[in-house]
Amino acid sequence: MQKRATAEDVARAAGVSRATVSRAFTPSAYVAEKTRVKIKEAADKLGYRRNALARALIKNESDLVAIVTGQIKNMYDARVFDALTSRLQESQKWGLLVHANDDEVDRLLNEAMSYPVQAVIVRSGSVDAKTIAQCGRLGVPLILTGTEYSEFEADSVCCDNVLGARMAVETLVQRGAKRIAYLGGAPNLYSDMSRFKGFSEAMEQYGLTPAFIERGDFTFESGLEIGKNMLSGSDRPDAVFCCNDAMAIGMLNAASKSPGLSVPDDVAVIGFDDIPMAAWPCFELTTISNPVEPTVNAICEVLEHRLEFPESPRQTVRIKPKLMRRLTA
Amino acid sequence: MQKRATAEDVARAAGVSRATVSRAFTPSAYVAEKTRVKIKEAADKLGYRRNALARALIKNESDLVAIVTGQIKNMYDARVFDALTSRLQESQKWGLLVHANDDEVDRLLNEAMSYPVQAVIVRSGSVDAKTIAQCGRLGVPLILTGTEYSEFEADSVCCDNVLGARMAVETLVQRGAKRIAYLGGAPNLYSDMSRFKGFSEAMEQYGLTPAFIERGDFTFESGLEIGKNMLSGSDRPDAVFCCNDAMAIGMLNAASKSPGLSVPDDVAVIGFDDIPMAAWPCFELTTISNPVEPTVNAICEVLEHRLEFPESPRQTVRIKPKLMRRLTA
DNA sequence: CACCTATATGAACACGATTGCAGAAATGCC
DNA sequence: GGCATTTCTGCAATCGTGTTCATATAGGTG
Repeated sequence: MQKRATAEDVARAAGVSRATVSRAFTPSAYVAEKTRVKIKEAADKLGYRRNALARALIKNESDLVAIVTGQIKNMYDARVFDALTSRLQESQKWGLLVHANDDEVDRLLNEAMSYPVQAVIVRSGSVDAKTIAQCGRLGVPLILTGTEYSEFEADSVCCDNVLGARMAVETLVQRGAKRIAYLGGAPNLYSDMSRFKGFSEAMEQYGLTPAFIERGDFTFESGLEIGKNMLSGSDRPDAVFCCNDAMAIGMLNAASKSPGLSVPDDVAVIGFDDIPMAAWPCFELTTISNPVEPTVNAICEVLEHRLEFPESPRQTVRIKPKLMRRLTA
Repeated sequence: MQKRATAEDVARAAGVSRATVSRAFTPSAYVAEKTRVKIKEAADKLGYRRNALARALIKNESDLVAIVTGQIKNMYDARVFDALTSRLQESQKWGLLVHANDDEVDRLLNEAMSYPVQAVIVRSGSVDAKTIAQCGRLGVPLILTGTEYSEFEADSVCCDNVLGARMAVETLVQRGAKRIAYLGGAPNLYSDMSRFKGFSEAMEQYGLTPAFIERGDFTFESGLEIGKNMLSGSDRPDAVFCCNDAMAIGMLNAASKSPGLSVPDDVAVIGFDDIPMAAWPCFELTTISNPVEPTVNAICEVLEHRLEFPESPRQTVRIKPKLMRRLTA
C-alpha cells in the first residue's frame, strides 16, 4: 500500500516550491499559466489530490455537514434523506452520517462533533437541551427538520402539521363523516403532537368528538393491528385520520379483511405524507401531501443563509401541505 | 459565534502544557491521575473536543468511510443502507455519504477522495476501471456490494443471485408451471445479469423455454405496466419470476386487475429480496430472500479484515438466498 | 541604460493535534 | 544523604495545506 502523494511530492516532480503547487489549485492566485500546466501534469501523474483534512484545518471550512437520522422505516423517510443528501452535494457539502435511535442521539452527536462540521441537520429523534447548548458553544448551527423546538436556539423546517390535520378532518366532514377516529404515533413525537393538535381543533370547530383515539408506531403493522380492533366492533368509526400513510395503508388492509365493510362508503381513510405507494392502484389512498422537494429546498436555503449570516435571527419555515384526493376519502 | 476551544486553551486553563492535555485524552499515556482530572474538568468547562481532523492528519486514521449509494428506490435499498451505517458506527467509523447516479459515481467519488477515507463501500452504481485504479493508487481499499467485478482489485459482497434465481424457477416448476416468464431490470446491472443467468440455466435444466423475457426498471410502476400487457394476451404465462419484489408486487396488481385471473392458480408470481411489504397480508408474496443482516455483517467483516491486513488477497463473499414461501407461488 | 510596475515565486508561519526525547520530580533502597 | 529507578511533564518536530511577506524576474517606458 502506497502513501498519498502530497503537495511536496508534486512540487519536487514539477521543480517548483510547495507554495506554488498550492497556488496552482487556487483559482484566483498568481501563477504563470505555463507553471500551472506543468504542475497539473505532475499532479495527474502522481494521482495527487489536495488533502481535504489539512485544508479544512487551516481554512476552518470542512465542507462537512452532520446528518442525524433515525432508522429509515418507510419510503417517506427514504425520499427525504435521498433528496437531502443529493441536494447538499450540489452545494459542495458532504454529509457525515449519524445514525441514531432516539436515546442515542445525544451521545453520538457529541462524538460526531469531533469533526468540525459546518452544521448539523437533525432529521429525526429528539435532541436534548444540553446537546443543543453544546452545538451552540462549538459555534455549529443546528437545523431541526420534521420537528420544532421553539424554546431552543435552532432553525427549523417542518411541514405545517396543524394545518394538514385540519385539512384532513375537513375532507372527512365534507363527505358526511360523523364518527371520526384518530390514529397517531408515539405522543412524545412532534409529528403526533402537532397533528393531534390540528385534528382536535378542527373536530371542535365542527362540534364533533373523536370516535377513537389510538396510537401506533408509524408502521404498516401497527395500522393493521389497531385497525382490526377498531373496525370490528359495532361502534366502529365512519372515518379514520391516520398520522402517516404506512399506518393508513395498514388500516385499509384491516378494512378489506372486515367482511361487508367497504371503503370509503362505510369507512373513509385518509393518510399523511403522500408516499409513492399511496398512489398505487391497489390502494388509491387519499392523503395529505407532505412535499419532499419544498422541504429539502427549504432546509438547504436555511442552511446556506445561516452559514452566510451566522448571527441572523433563527428561522422557522413551515411547509404547506396539500390534499391529494384519491379514492379512500 | 465563538471559536472551538483548542488543546492550547485547555492547557492554559489547567496550567499545564498542550502535550499533557493530549495525553490526558490518550488512555495509555503517562499522566498523573490528579492532573488528568484537573484537565478533564477544564476541558468540560470549555466544551473542548479533540479536533478529529487534526488528529486524523497526524495519525493517518480518519475513521471515515465513504459510502457510495444511488437513489434509494425501494425499502430493500433503505434497509441495507440503514443497517450498514448503523453497523459501521458500532465499529467507530463514520460514513461519508456519496450520493450518485450511475453516471456521476466516478466524478463524485473522485471528489470525495479528497478526504482521506479509510475505505470506500460502493453500494450501487457502476464504477469504472480508472476510478478503481485511483483508489488503489491512493491506497484506499474498495468494497463492492450488490455487484461483483471479478476483473478488479476490490473485495465484494453479494447475494448469490444465480442460486437464488435457480431456486425461484425450481419453486415454480414444482407447482407445475410450464410457461414461465422473466421480468428483469436494466441488463447492464449486475443483479439483472446474474439473476437472468440463474434463470436461464434452471430453465434449460428443466427443458423449458421462457414464455416472455421483459425488462423494467425495478420499480412497482414498471412491474404493473409490463404485467398488464403480459397477462392480457391469450398466450399469457402461468408463472412469472420477477427480479425484485417491487416489480413482483406491480405484477400482482396487474393480475388482480385482469378479470378472471387468480394468483397463484392461473398465474404464480415469485419475487426477489423479501422486503417487509412482501409479507403484508394484502400481498403474501412468495419470494427469494436476499438477507440484509448477513450481507451487512459480511461487508463489515471484510472491511475490518482488509484494514487489518491491507495486503491480504481479495475476497468475494456470496450470501446465500432463502426461499420465503407465501401464497403467490 | 535607468527606472518603474506588474507578475511569479519561495521562505516561513499558521492550523490543532500526537509523540519521541530529555529533563524534572517523586519514590525506593542502602 | 546518595543514588538508581520509576513516573510525570514540557519542548520541539511533525502531519499536509493555505497565505502573507519579501524578493526576484520580466516587460515597458523615457
